Amino acid sequence: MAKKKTTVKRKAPAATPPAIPTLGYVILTSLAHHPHTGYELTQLMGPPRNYMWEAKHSQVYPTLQLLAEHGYVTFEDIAQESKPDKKVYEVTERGLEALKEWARKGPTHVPVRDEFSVKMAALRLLPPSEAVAVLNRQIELVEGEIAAINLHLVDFVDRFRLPEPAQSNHRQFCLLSAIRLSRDLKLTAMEAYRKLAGELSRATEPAKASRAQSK
Amino acid sequence: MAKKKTTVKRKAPAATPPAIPTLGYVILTSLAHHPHTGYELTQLMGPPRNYMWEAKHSQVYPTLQLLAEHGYVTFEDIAQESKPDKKVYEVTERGLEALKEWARKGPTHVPVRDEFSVKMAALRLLPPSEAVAVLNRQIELVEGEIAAINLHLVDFVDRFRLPEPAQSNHRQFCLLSAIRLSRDLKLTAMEAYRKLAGELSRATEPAKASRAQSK
DNA sequence: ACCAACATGTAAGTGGTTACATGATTTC
DNA sequence: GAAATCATGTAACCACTTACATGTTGGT
Repeated sequence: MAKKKTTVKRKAPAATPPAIPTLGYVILTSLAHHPHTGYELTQLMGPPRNYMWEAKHSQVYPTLQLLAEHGYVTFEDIAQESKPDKKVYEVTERGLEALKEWARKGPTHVPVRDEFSVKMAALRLLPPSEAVAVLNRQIELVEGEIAAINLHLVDFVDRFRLPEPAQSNHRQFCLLSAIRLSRDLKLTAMEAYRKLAGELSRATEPAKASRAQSK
Repeated sequence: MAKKKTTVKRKAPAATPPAIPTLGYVILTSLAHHPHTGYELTQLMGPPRNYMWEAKHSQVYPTLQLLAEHGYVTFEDIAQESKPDKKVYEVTERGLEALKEWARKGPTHVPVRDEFSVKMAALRLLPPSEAVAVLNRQIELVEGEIAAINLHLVDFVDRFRLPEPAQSNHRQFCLLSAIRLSRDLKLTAMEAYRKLAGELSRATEPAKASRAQSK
């Protein structure tokens, strides 16, 4: 019957430092660049600018509250005329330290969960012409996203290449590289979609051609 | 004050067809290829073979139950000597239909949530030497993953290039493309990490060099 | 004696989405 | 007068992780 060690000890109080979810670090990374409101952060993490991490406002606001409770950020209430009031958040020293610590420790496992790749594998069950149609629709979608990122990149490069003395420039490389990477990942995916669409078309068109002859 | 339409109507019974979560379609895609046990599916979705979608056994088993309840899969209990009993799952006609329908409809939004890309952006806060160290550790990790996928790809290509009459071959292209894509995405990421590490090194080494001169 | 592989589950908790809720101001 | 932008929140639910739980066989 065995020992049945149903101890249910689970989770020592552990006090502080309290765990920050990844979204918290995403927010801290943005705030380390510049103070923002929850609304602005939500926009940075929603289409079309969700390059590295996306989130809805309903997740952003509570996370900001959590960060504030633990002293990682502070905020200031700003009353505005002709617009609703807002809270502008800023990183604290403590928040910066936590962010740096997080950045240092690794390696970082990025869970793979790509619905369209699964769909690609499933496309073998459809007639090739339908599969090609699905791929083409996806290509269109990704093309648009890539175009948007490219626009933003042009903007970005312009803004920081002009006034800076090469020294402080290299600090921006990190963000620039991350944005470029998000674009390149989409490009890689798009090429794969194109290639598969091409192969599936080539596999069917000869058949069509011979049927056309017998007609 | 306002109208306060706190109706709380929420969710008509809607009867069937019941919603399948994405993991359900992932499982159906695997089963459409070949019958599997929950244990095998878990291995297909865990390291080192989590190419498109990863999941733990604690999520796989309940999802299989759900699929079975709704008639998308059936299973057979297999008693084994010298090993625990197991349940081998198979897709039903209904499951295949649902899978095809899912594959057809799109486009598919793939949420972007790449923790390491965020970290890349945050690396600007660290001294370049530390940032390079973080990047190098990540590069090592991804290199290993890529090597593993390449091994699998060699295997895969061998197996289906030999016995097939070119006709049925092209059905495998879809799966093959998806696996290749997962590798290429990792390659793209790795290149970006390498490039940034290079740039950060170049930005610091001149400084080191000039300090070495004055020494 | 211990660990790895085989095999299947459940419970508790966190992370994330969708929908509910409110309200001012500007633009069509 | 309708929709879009600015602005902030909460509630319910679904997806996913971590930990609990159990048991067999075979290798070191």
